[in-house]
Amino acid sequence: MSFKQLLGEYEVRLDGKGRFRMPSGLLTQLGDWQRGNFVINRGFEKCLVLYPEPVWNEITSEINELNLYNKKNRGFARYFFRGASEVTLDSADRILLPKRLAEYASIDKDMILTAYSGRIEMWSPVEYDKWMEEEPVDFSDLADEVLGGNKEKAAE
Amino acid sequence: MSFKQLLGEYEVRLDGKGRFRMPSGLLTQLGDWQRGNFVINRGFEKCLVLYPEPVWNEITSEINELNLYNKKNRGFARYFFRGASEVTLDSADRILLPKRLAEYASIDKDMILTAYSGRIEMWSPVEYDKWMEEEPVDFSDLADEVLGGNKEKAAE
DNA sequence: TAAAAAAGGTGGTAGAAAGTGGTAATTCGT
DNA sequence: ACGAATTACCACTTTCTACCACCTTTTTTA
Repeated sequence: MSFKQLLGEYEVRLDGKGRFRMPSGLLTQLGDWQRGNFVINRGFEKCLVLYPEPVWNEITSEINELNLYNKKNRGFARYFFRGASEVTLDSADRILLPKRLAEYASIDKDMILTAYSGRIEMWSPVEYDKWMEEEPVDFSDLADEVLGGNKEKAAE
Repeated sequence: MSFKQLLGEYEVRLDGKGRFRMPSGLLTQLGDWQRGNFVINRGFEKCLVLYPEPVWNEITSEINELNLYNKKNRGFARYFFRGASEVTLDSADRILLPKRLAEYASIDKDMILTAYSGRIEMWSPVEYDKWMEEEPVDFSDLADEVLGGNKEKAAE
């Protein structure tokens, strides 16, 4: 991968046409990949996720292996790919959010970007706060499992 | 690791742009790492935590292994990484606090730095005092639980 | 069905805001 | 009082925002 693990939380604003400018902090981290392709998709939670193409390919390789004659598999694949779109940065480092996706995530004028594990999640500020204000129910258990050396229990 | 375990409590002041100068006491302890990268993140309490990059990498290496198709894992990773950003000292040994993080910790003009276990916690003076005063737990009992070999109660 | 109108998308830019770098002035400890 | 450390500024650069102009596609209407 030509870019390092992405990090950071940014607040951006959409223009009248639903575009946002990629914050320079992320541009720097993306490095050469700035001019490459991205895939934007609905997240499992009420957010959108932006993947640099190589990350997307890695993530979806497993899904693409699934046997689609299996009904469950087919359902999952369809659910996962619903609305995934390829996007690129324009000459002013902007991305146009597909309308239906923005609506799905209740993103209107302001948006929070939060990057981790090679991906960029996009949230409406309201939804983001909702998620972040309360720590996950079993957070301390998980922290113990993941960080406390209690390996067996952590789902890997 | 090229720096010794960090120690000390410092009060610093932010300039108009939200920057603070790393106290010389910490600079000395950081040694060669002064010119390296740091990661700043929200802490579990209402504070921020600054990690020298090697420390951060060690902590996050396990998190980056998690399977993010697992809902619990995803919640944990997102919560853990919320806002983590890479920062460096500028030529005058200053660090610019990301705005959203400063707000999270109610850090405005003054800030307390407290170092231990290879990391530096950053507190608003008000929150810091609150946390230190309210200490309802009998410290010696806690010490016993954590360090006294009374394992059953410690990991909670 | 064609013309007109509206909506959606692309590209660019000026002014404002935020970030960066430097340094003079002040404080602090010895 | 002196040097080191810290704080408070100022000047400059980059980034961000809010537009406008134009092109393309879709919808409406005569």
